[in-house]
Amino acid sequence: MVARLKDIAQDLGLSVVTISKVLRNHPDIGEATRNRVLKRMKELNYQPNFAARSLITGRTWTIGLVVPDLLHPFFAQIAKAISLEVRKKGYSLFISSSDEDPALEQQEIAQLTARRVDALLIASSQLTAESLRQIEEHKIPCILLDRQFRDFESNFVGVDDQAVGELATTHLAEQGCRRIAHIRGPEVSTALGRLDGYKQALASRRLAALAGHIISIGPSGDHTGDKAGYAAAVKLLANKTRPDGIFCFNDPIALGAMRAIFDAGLRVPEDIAVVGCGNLSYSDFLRVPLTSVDQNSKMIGKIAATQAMKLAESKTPVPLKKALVAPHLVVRASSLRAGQS
Amino acid sequence: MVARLKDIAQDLGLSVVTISKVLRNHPDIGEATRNRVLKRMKELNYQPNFAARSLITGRTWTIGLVVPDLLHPFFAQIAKAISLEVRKKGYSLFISSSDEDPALEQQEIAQLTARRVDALLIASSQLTAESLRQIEEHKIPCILLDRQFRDFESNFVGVDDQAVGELATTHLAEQGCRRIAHIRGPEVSTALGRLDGYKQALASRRLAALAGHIISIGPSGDHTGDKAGYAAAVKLLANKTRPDGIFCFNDPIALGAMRAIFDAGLRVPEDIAVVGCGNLSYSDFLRVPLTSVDQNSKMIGKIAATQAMKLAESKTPVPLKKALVAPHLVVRASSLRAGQS
DNA sequence: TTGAAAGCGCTAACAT
DNA sequence: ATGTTAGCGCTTTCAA
Repeated sequence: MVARLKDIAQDLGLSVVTISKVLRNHPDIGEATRNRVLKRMKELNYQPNFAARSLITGRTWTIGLVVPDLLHPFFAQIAKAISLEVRKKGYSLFISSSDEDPALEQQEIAQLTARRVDALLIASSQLTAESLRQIEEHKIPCILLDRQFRDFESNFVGVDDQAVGELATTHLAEQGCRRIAHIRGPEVSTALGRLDGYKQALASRRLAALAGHIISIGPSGDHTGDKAGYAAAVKLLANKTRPDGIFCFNDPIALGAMRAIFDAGLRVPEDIAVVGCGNLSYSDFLRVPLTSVDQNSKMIGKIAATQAMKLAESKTPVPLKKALVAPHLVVRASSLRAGQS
Repeated sequence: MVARLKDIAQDLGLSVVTISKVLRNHPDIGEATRNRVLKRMKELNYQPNFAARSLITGRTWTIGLVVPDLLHPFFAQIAKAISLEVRKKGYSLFISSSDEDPALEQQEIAQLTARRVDALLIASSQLTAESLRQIEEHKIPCILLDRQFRDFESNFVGVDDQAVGELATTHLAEQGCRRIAHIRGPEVSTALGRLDGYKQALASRRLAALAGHIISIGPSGDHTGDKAGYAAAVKLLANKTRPDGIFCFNDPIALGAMRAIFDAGLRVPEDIAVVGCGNLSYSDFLRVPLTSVDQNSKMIGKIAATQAMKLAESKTPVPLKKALVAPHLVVRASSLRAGQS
């Protein structure tokens, strides 16, 4: 049988309230009684009933996290960082993998709001923010991760995508590339930000993207990225002026692009330098190790977790806040051709 | 304000009980009333309060999952599969990444039992089963994933590790390898099973491991595997009789081993064929694509989830059950040297 | 077919 | 410093 406050109270000839107060470190309890109670709690291995507590306090000490794909290292890293962070303060973490499916995602959000999580963290795979608006009705604090929406003001934690684009493109330029192409992602904030950074970096060096040197992959997310990257690179290589550097929206795309380059009988980085984004594990072991922009996903998770708990614990509404994490470049062989030009 | 049963009851001039019965599809409610109630529920976007419900029924409709490292693709895949599976029946999933730390793991288990999860899934990083015994006191059904313990009878879902070892070793033998080495993992069931399979496969071909051809990596888990694999392979290469094939406990180790082989000026697979385990994503893009045993982690997750929900829903104790999932070999360049011998 | 009463385990406000 | 009362939102049992 699981012990309840009532059991301890009866055992010790005290009232339930006294035990409850000891449990919550209420100050006005005598030293002697407190010790007796604590001792008995230990003996019975007492564990408070969260359901009963939540019913009164309205707090569940849970946080919800919805990601498009838990298998993706970027989201896995974020989830892991959040898990480690919230545990410190006694929160438990609901995690849901929405399988890149907007309808599923919406269903999961509904489920988590029904569970009255104290805060909700969402890396959304929605195209619009419509379904996110409903969260506001529940008055549950919500933080968007990685991807934002134009028409939806919200808390946000993610990498500075414009900086990602600038970092990658500037690096390629510094390696002597003059015809830098970009394989861009779908119409979402991350892809738009990186595209923007790419253009900025080119402009600040009085360069510009040549015709046909910005290629869009389909609406597919990340996971089939290598195939999309292959196809995109094939198109790029068909151009009259062949690029000498490619900044890819993410690493899977970059891997696919590299394969296309190899298949065309060209070399990386000598003929074409390649930079990805995501800093995939084991990049070191690739056929040609891939230079990549690291999104600092651990930091994203940590900041998001901290912010979520802060929101959960605030009595009054907190003004919206956006946290942009700085990316950094991890240089490997796929872009290293200093000395050429 | 969030709607409660009481609100609906008042609006419609009915009692709370009636509304509650409609909510749970209780049969003895008139068709007319039922429809009125359902309509009002829709209008108010009613969502039952899980805490209140749990307090009475004792069920939380939650499942807990503890893994050593959510970033590891093997566990990420399992977690994802479980997430997708339990959602179908309305469960929510607590996931906790224990960071390979037994103390942390124990703490997380305590937290989840305190939350009265309906079932607990654990991929344990403990060395002994001591801390798992306490779970039994809570009468919470528990399933171990991936790794078992000698002295602890439990439900279990994982790959057939002996088959893993046999599959890999037999394949190497069939590729013409005669001096097959093994870089084995730590003293846990998975490593022991694979070692066993390795020996079995050798024995059934009247082969045996040569002296110094079974190397143990440290107690480190998976994540620093590449470094450990490098070191182990260096030792292997220092042997008088050089192996011509290596079965590695997992993929990171195999990657490290391959690097050591390259650094020694040797070729994979011509000089030494290599097989790993785990079937890492992007294995296709490696310097030499890695042959690997796939553990069918998706299936492990799916079976575990199904079994967990069955246990959660059973009124009476269910006999312990072990499910061994069949592995399969994914052949790539690192072991393909048919025609040699 | 509907509803009244009781209570799940706990906390908040108010006595004493 | 300790206890009494009330009630969170819901389900269970039993009566009407």
